[in-house]
Amino acid sequence: MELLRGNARISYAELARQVGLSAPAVHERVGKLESNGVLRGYQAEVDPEAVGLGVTAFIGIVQDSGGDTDDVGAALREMPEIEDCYFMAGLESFQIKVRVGTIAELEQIVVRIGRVPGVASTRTAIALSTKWEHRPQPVVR
Amino acid sequence: MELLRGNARISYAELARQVGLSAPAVHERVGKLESNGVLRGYQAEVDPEAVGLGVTAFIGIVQDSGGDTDDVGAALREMPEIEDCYFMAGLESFQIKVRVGTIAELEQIVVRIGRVPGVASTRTAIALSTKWEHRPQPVVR
DNA sequence: AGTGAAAACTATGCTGC
DNA sequence: GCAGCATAGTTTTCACT
Repeated sequence: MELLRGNARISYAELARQVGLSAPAVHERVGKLESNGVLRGYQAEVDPEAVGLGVTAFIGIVQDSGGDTDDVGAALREMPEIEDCYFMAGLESFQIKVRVGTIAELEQIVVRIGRVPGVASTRTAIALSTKWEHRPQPVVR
Repeated sequence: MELLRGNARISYAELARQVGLSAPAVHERVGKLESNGVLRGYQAEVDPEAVGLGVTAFIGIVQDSGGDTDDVGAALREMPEIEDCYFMAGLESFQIKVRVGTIAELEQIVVRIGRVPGVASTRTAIALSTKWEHRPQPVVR
């Protein structure tokens, strides 16, 4: 039912009209989805270029054989430039997406990650353009 | 000022209290950011696992030498499983993130992409877990 | 799970600083 | 660019089914 949440910040009253229920009913259902954890929260989508973050890059991180995954993960969590962080199958244990203003800043981040204890090597790939991002999936269930 | 938009769906009145302005002032400023394109929209954050999309994978796509980038991009846009799509520097022209329910579905997608005219090869990496995603950056300006 | 009514609160247009 | 005010619309609680 809440496929309609590709656009948060619509009123419960408007939602109610679109799904053919009363506003309190929608309110209750959304409340349940929130406490279920199905709806995690609501985010404003900011244009990264408009706030001086025109450079997007992906970095794959290889750990050294003795490295502790949790330690590396914790070190990465301290870096605010990392928008997404995944623990991966394969040689590269982590894959992250970073957003910065300049290539020089990207270089600093790559160097900083390379110095994290437990990191053996990194591989950086730069996005030339974003075709799309965060496209909502048609929810089936 | 709008660092506070890690949580959309808060009222203008509440925002106004938090930033020490009147509600109409906040309304006006947000309206400007929206028409500027700085604020692109508002999204509800849905837990992918909760809606049967427990498998996240990244796919790098190599084009063949005669391939047309726009054609490949258009073909990818038709696949709703692709949540993010970037045009990249390097051997792999595109990098995409897909979200599916099962590994079998992932296989189908990889096969389908491999058959797109202009695609030479693909490389798939599977996420074992998501450490975090869409973490909002502290906006400076 | 849903409805309708009611009270409190919010959005938003306007006027003036 | 912001505040104050006014009104229409919205949120949220509650009793009822």
